Amino acid sequence: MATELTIGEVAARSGVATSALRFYEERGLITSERAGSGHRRFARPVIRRVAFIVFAQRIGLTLDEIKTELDKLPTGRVPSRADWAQLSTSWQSRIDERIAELERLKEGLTGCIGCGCLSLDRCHMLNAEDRAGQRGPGPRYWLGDARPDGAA
Amino acid sequence: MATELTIGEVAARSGVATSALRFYEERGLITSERAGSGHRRFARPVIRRVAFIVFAQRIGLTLDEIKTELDKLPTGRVPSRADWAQLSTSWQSRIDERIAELERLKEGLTGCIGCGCLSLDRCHMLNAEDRAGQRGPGPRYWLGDARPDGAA
DNA sequence: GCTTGACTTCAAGTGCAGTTGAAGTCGTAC
DNA sequence: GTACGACTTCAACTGCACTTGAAGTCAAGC
Repeated sequence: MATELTIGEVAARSGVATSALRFYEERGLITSERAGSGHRRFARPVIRRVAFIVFAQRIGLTLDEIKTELDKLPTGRVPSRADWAQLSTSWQSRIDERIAELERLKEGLTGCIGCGCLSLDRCHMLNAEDRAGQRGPGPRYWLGDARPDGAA
Repeated sequence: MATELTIGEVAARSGVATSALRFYEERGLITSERAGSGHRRFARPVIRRVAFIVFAQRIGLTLDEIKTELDKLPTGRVPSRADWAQLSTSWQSRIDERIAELERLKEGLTGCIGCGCLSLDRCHMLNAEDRAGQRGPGPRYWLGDARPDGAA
């Protein structure tokens, strides 16, 4: 097995479909060289990049956001342990925020929906800052977020 | 203000767009009567239903899953505090699982991606049982999930 | 030398959760 | 009596993250 990996090998090692890997490359999240045949050849560190992408998605980032993060890695050399650690650090707080929201939801579930308080005047259940709440349209504010008027 | 609410009133009180409310009705998550004019008239308890939908989405359920939950509520009478509480209970564990996954991700972020262990042989970072991992295609197993072969 | 499977590109399709727009009706306010 | 906003339906569009299919190339085994 060479130092270079085919797309099939990367797929097998990462559990990410080849179609997804091509898609990631097209979006600039990963890169590859080409063999004489025109086939992709991935450097081994791409595996860690793909792992990072998968992790980041589970945390709730979009591919665009993930690309922004990955662009912070040094180019021209293989990212070091420290490089990855630096990216990871900023995520800790992101995860903590999401956990905090879930804790609030958990409380609100019995304390708010389960009882009768849900008059929309009183509860600050949903975190307006969370990405999931800003991503795309849909239920945007419940309370705690800017509302067009003071109607309650 | 009557006991019945127009779609605009429900939207104002819930923060959910009228288009979304029509969509929810079409999908059977909420119901309405019609005024002589053909305009929708919502019973007040619909507000709590909509609140529930918003909560459930934040937790990560699809509208189909939410419908399944809502279908467990009694029909013919306004759901009681106890009815809501019963639904909510099953969610506590769901939230707990999601929190647990985030905790694992948090650890894995420094302990796994940050260091060099990410050889895909050793870490059981991603929860195979989580809905987000089963929803739609994409990165499905990393480790800990069934893989077609034993290749490492 | 030919089949088979892994690879290539490119366009179109999928699923979710809605939004947007067109064309029309309803009801209140002036 | 007419203007205006809130409502109606229906079809088509959006954004995200891919997948699928068609048509073709490449490389290895028999």
